[in-house]
Amino acid sequence: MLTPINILKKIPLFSSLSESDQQNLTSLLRRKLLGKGEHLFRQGDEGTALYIIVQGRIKISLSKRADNVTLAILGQGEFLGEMALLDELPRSADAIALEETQLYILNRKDFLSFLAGNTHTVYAILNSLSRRLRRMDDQLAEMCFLNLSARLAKQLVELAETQNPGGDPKACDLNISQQELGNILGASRESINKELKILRDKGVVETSRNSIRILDLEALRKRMP
Amino acid sequence: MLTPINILKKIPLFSSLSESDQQNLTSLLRRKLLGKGEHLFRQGDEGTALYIIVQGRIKISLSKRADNVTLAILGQGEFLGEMALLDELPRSADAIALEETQLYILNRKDFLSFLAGNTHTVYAILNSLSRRLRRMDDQLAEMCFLNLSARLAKQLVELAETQNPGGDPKACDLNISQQELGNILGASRESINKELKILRDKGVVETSRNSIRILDLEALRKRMP
DNA sequence: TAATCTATGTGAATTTATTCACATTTCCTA
DNA sequence: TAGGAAATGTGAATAAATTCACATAGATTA
Repeated sequence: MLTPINILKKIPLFSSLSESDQQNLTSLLRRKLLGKGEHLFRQGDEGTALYIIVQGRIKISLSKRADNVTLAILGQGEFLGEMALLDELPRSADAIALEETQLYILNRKDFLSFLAGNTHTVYAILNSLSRRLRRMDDQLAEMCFLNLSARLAKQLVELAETQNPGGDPKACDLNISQQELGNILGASRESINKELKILRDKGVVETSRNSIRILDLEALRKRMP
Repeated sequence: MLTPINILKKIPLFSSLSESDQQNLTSLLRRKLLGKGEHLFRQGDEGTALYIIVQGRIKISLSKRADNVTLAILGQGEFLGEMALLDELPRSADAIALEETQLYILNRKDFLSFLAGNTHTVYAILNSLSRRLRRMDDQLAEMCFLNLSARLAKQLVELAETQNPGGDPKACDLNISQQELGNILGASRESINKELKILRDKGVVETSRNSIRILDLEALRKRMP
């Protein structure tokens, strides 16, 4: 069930909180609905809230660049805008709903006053941010030193795991266009297509419009060193 | 003068503390000296301390990879190992002294007990981590979408600005080898050399052993879109 | 349902960066 | 100060990915 408290438990930033802290935090949440293609916020906007995705998908992108860079596509249980809670800087990217999306909102003020009474939460957050920094160090190194074939394999595995947390080894459909994959991986649409052809010829994936079906997740794992 | 308190004032994480808080923190610091080439810590080590660089330079790198990736080169007034204070995970990279280096050490236990009495410091840290995350988002996008020429220009400008905070428009020497620049930018030593030749031919830089002299910072800025 | 739009598939030419193979230069030290 | 190690400089061959130029397929709507 997607109760607020169950949503909180899935968020690394909050999952280590005690049950009662989670209940308190839950009482501060408000709801919001977004239609497909609607902006949640734009680069440069003042940011004063954290959003938690209850249902649907949000794309984080830098549209100001000539190349349209996609930083992330977030789904159910993931959250965004958390940096606005921790510093006073404007939004560093755009956030757009890829489909009809339902969110919880947590305001900066509410969050900070919650923090003031929860030392434990503060340490949980420091811990969580620290892990994210470690992870980004890794990602940076990978972007830099892996070729497209390896990066694509890695991205597909990652998408499969987030869309299919059970770790089901069976077939799994990813709802993403080849253009979007290119935006995420910093590659052209055509290059993505050519890499997918190689995977298709080996029977690792099947492709169709706006969708990639993963047939052999293990084979993908072997391609990401 | 490089007294402990003057060092603290230069660190974004601590510069906003009151004079008395800075004095308290200073009393927790110990000294350490490292010779050129000496390891401060290695990937996988248990991490229990934060280090502040008083004098010298420390390289953070991932030597386990086939390609030797350099994540950062830190200098006077910068700090490292802070993630070990915030989570319990082992060191995620190697830290090596590039030259004779003098450090202050702040132990995890001491730091955490200091934090317990300094809410203000906690927020300063959250703020600082948040900014670093934003910066890494940018870096990731750049790595991905800028070509070597632009990335090199950007890196040179960045190095010039950190080594020369006054923003002096005059000539500026960077003490770094071409191999090291390659490790930072995810490029081969030869490619760096060829890009530098282009800049040299245009009179933008001069090169010599372990050193790049920037003659025209503005020209570099124009090359990084 | 025909027209249109969006997404995918593919080959050829081109660009970008790497690898390889040496020559040269600079620094350090035995 | 002679000899070796480390860093730089450069050309040629190779590999990786992009760009360009279409063809085809699937969805949407007028």
